[in-house]
Amino acid sequence: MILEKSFYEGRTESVAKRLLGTYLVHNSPGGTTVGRVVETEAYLFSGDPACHAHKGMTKRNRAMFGPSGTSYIYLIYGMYYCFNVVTAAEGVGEAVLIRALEPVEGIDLMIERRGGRPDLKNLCSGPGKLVMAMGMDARLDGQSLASKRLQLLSREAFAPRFATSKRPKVTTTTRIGINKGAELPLRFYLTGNEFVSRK
DNA sequence: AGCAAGATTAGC
DNA sequence: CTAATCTTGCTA
Repeated sequence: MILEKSFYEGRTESVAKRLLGTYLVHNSPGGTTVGRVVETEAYLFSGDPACHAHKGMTKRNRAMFGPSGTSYIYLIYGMYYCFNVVTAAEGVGEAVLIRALEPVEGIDLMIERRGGRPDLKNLCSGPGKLVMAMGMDARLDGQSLASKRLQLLSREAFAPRFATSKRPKVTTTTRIGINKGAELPLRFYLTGNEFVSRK
């Protein structure tokens, strides 16, 4: 099932944890790819200087102020894109960065898009890598995650083998690659998962 | 108008 | 460890 509005209710930190184990689906003209979310980071409007929305709305972060369940995609270092899920109500400005996926479907296509290296653990183990493997780009910025093109599905919807497991065990750490707000414990990943960007 | 920094990655 | 590469946002 596509995630409903109620899924995004609560603090963004909580939603960031809740997003672990959900499935991201991208239906592109080239084919469909699916990845299981295994690593996330929360970015808060208040008290978090690393958050793009921290100083208010700009041309780049406009999508962050959209309703929960909106995609926020931006260009980083002039050459990679990062994909976020807006997790707060419209006008608030908070999001969760998806940092790693476990490849589930369309793996051949992912390998092709990532330069042909058939290394599953290296396919989506980073925010830039997973956007590349999934075939996403800036055109998806601001789009709903309940659309034909792009969807976020519940844990139960995909792979029954995970449906029986209760709440997955989650490890909390500080976020990666930031200078401001680096001490905040806002990075979450499935404990022991092999597909995270970094342990 | 000019410039430094950035939620990264691949390659040496 | 560093280059690649470019947009944003701040300073002048």
